[in-house]
This record gives sequence, C-alpha cells and structure tokens, in this order.
Amino acid sequence: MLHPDPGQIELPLVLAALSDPTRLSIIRQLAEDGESMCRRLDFASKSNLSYHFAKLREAGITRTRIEGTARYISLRRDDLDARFPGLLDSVITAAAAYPRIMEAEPVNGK
Amino acid sequence: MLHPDPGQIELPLVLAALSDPTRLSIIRQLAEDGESMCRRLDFASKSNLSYHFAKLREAGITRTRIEGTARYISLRRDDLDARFPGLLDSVITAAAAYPRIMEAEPVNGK
DNA sequence: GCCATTGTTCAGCAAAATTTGAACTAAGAA
DNA sequence: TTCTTAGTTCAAATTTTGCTGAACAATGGC
Repeated sequence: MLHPDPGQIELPLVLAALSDPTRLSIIRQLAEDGESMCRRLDFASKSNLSYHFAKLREAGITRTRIEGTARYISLRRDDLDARFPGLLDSVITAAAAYPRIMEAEPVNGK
Repeated sequence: MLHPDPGQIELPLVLAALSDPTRLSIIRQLAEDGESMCRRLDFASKSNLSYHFAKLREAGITRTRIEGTARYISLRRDDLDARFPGLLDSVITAAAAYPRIMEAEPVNGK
C-alpha cells in the first residue's frame, strides 16, 4: 500500500490521475463528504474501482486507511496544497461547475 | 485547424493535455514568453511537436495563428480562466516550482 | 469450522496515446 | 523555376490505459 512522500508527489502524475472522469467523480465525492468508505464510491466495478483507487493513491492525491475489513479514503489536501498551491481546489471547483460526471449509469459490480 | 469554443472546453481533456511533460514544458514557455513561434518551442522532433500542439489546441489550452509560413502559439488564458478559474495559474505555478521539466536533452528534428 | 463482506491482484484484451520517419503542402527568397 | 523554411499528415510500431472476470486474502459473524 504505497503512499508517496509529500516531496515525491509529481505534477504530471497528479494531472494524469485527475484527467479521468471516474477519478474526478471520486475526488468530487471525497471533497464533499470527507473521508469515505470505498464501498460508498461505487462509480465502477469493484476491480476497476480498485484500479482507480491505486492510481489516485500512487499519485499522492488520496490516502487509504484500513479499518477492519473496510477501507477509508480521503484527500491529501494538506500535502497537495503545500506542493501545488491552489491546484486541487481549482480542479474540484472546475469539476463541480462541470456537467455532472458519470452518475447517469452507476455500474455496480453486482 | 480546430479551436473549441470556450464553452466546449472540457476538464478531463484539459487535464490530460496538461499531464504530459513535453506539453507542460510548452505551456511553461508560453506563460513566460507570451505568444511564441512554434519553431522556438523545440522540445521534441518536428512531427512529434505538431502532435503535441494539436493536443493542446484541441483541448482548448492554446490558440494557433498562421502568419506567412510561421505559426504562432499562445495560451487561451481568458477562456480557460473563465471556464476553470485558477486552474491554469496553479498548474503553471506548480510546473515552475517543479524541477525543470525536459530540457536536459532537447531532441531537435535535425 | 463455514460463510459473507470488502477489497486486492492477476492475466488478458481492446482502445487510446506516444513516437518515428517519410511524404507532403504552403510561403517566400533567389 | 528552384530551393529553403516551417509545419502538417499519414502509416506503422510501441507503450500505456482502462476494463473485465476470476482467483485470492483478510476480517468478522454465525
């Protein structure tokens, strides 16, 4: 379970991670609700979500915490703001102004 | 020579366009120098640059103007700021704070 | 122990992105 | 006209992404 150090967070990776509609939806939800259980973020199939969570985590955008059998995900706001001031906020604002992303047809793994 | 209307500029496309180191270098140079001749932006081979210019243009990040045999490229700051406030500035600032991107080995098409 | 829940990991695949080199177009100078 | 400059476009090759389904691991309840 990799979490890059704050100083290792790289801009191209962060932007690439944010450029996917599914991941933007996740980010947006996390920005609204704060730390969330993975289960709540059902924007795709289970294994596909796991893939997107890994992308976000490895880019340094989210932090994952394990508690019992559940995972909790949250934004690394402080780390991101310190390294790239204003970036996360502007993306979240942009995503909110943007026509609703990927919630028309939630593809639940079941 | 496509230039999307301001209202057609889409967040995922913009972020994807910005997530490439070569294109970040171009953006950075444009932010420093303002409108520039394509020729000055030699961060890759000619045909590869043409590809990156098209990506930036189609994402709505840059505008290309033809004058004689030369092309002039500039940032669509106003359009981007109107649609996604603060985004471009934070990316440019982040790119500047970031260790120098792709200038170690300029690959000139000649 | 068995079972359900929660999520990861893997192999495989299709689609998209990136890069290269060659051919091409257009404008201007000689 | 011929040549050079500036840049696009195309086909082909490679790499990277995104997605799926199946198998797997770990926790907690019965």
